[in-house]
Amino acid sequence: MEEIASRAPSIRDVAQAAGVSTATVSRTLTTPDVVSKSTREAVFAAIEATGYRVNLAARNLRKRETGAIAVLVPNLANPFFSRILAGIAEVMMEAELNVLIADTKPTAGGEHSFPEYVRQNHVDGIIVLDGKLRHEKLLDRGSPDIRAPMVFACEWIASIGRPVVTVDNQEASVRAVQHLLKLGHRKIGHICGPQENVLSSSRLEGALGAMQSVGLRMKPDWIYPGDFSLQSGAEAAKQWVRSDDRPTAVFAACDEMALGFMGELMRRKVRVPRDVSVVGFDDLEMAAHFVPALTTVHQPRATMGRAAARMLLERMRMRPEDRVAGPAPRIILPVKLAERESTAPPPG
Amino acid sequence: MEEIASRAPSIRDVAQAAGVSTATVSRTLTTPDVVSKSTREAVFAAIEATGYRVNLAARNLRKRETGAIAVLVPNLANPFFSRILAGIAEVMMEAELNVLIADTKPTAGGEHSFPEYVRQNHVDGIIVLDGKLRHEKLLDRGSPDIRAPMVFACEWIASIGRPVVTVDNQEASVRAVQHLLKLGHRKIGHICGPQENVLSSSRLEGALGAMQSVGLRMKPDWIYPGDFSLQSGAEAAKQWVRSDDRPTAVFAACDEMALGFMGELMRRKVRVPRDVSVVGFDDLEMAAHFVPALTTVHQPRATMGRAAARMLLERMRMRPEDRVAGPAPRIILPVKLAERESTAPPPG
DNA sequence: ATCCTGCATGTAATCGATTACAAGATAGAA
DNA sequence: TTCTATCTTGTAATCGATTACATGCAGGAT
Repeated sequence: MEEIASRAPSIRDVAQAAGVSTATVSRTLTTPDVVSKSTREAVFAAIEATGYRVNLAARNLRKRETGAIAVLVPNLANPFFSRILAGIAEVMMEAELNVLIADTKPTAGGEHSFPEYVRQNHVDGIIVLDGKLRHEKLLDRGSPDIRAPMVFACEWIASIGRPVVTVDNQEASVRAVQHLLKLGHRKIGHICGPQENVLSSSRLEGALGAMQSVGLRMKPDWIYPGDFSLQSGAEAAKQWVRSDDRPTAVFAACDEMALGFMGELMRRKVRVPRDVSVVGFDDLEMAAHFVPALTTVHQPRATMGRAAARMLLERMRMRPEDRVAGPAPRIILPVKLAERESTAPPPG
Repeated sequence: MEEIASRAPSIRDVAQAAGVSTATVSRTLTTPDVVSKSTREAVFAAIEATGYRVNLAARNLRKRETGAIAVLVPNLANPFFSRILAGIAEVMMEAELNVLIADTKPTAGGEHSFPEYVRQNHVDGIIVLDGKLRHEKLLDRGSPDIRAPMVFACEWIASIGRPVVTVDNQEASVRAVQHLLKLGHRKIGHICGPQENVLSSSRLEGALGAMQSVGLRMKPDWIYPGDFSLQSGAEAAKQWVRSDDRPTAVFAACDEMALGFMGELMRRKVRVPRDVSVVGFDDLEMAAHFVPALTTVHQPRATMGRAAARMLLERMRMRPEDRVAGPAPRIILPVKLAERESTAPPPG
């Protein structure tokens, strides 16, 4: 017996059905304690009867809010980000904010795509997981005081002073390399992340630093280029195989590359960890299921997402002028090394 | 020299700056051809000068639209969905619609979460990738004619007559099993997807049917329960190892389970494909990089996402009364079997 | 000169919810 | 009884953009 309505019921329909004014209906919804019990019940009954749903566009227009936050992800296809997103979504759902997810992966044109709703301030806040976006794009969003607050997570852009939630990439890399050193490796290589990425450089620096502090150097040949993809890990493996003077252990800047590296090696009958040890970074689900299971730096991905979300909520509650005052906060989450089967003492 | 404004510039500010009415500004933005060249230029200059951005809440309120569509994903952490999302995002960005992504994975409470913005008709359309949602939730969104159109992709709910974009899961499974039969396998097992899932049942049926059509049966012991996770694939492997009468080939309902299965087997010194052949379903990136590379049914994921998005756009343009008339369209995309290293003739 | 046509623009109503302010009702105090 | 305090409710302005309708003007036809 569903009634056919030409348009969705509005607050006026509810008001009429309950025999009150629209103001009372609105108050019943937003501040129930200021209306009398009897009217409250009448209004709720009318809402039930009419099937009324608040029109968010109208509410947002009036309240000068949008009720949504945006998350900019460098590459949705990379499983690394999904857990972080889940953490963000969890917190934001509780705060009754919608989450818009945008993949900023460069399109055919080569330019990083950038949704209009971010540029046009159509969100109340922004979480950026992409450290490669162009500065202007992120900052060209009107004058600072009407700009939606922004926080970085995982990656960040050093020249933009905004809060960051991340792990100590350098320290984590030091620990990964120290693990290899402790096993007796002296010839250690590194598969890098994409250039001009803060993660790539700090992980490389950490690795180099750990070597240096025990008086070792990393041969330039052992520093393989990469872009965080399985494919680039496989490329590094081909390069490793071709070489005369091979590292006995390789630390990859992410698990995907580590897995791609191991896969290609094993396909060429190189055994891990007997012939070469491999350490990754991230601890994807797959890392523990691969054979051999990958020794890797565990990142608390869901925790990072939740922390970034909470940080953003806090910034959204601040007055705009307070946001720019003082240094941007920085949350560094702890990491641990998950020691599994892909590392062992060097051969010979 | 950025000017400090207490609020974002509105269309009135632009109108004032350009010396025209708000109507003219609006027309310049939406139908530039009806305003004269000179005013058009003046308005654009004023927009530039004021840093004006359309207020979407106001526009949507007036136009009775929301400018967004929602995608309901069963589990964002599963890499299978990311490519589909990328396909959807690509088409929707072109159509200037925002994409809201919601993970419907059951929360601690056990109930599938369901964002308010879907329930409350705060989107112009919905793409559902989750076939396990409760019917009422999807349909309890007001009377049919004011309801946002909905299409299913990949998974669907048989009792809800809405357009579907998918592959022929049954046929694909038949082909996967035929491949094993052709190699000489007679004892073939299957790792199932979660119960009460259309994909699980049609893939199982396809497998059983292929066996049956050559006069073979699948022993109940060879039908392993699963839930599309790596872990459940590993569990199946433990079961396989324990058994006396083992299948010589196993067809898994998804790649994650196939990889989890192979990983656990190899960890127990069972060799793939020498001791047992494995076929997956989906063709994740990882499938080709695993060792051995996984033979699997390739799903055109990005294509599926794009097709679903275009289908939804089409439905959004239809008049509501036309949407309910006639049967819901159904797009079946072709699949192909990617034959790789995880399958070989049975041992002995 | 007069009228008509068509283009460019302005006026003002509208979308649906929120909220400052006013006003009415009720109860208790003096 | 009268006045005040408190609680509840209604009136109407407002948020910012869109658009139906009205108006004004230029140029051509008669």
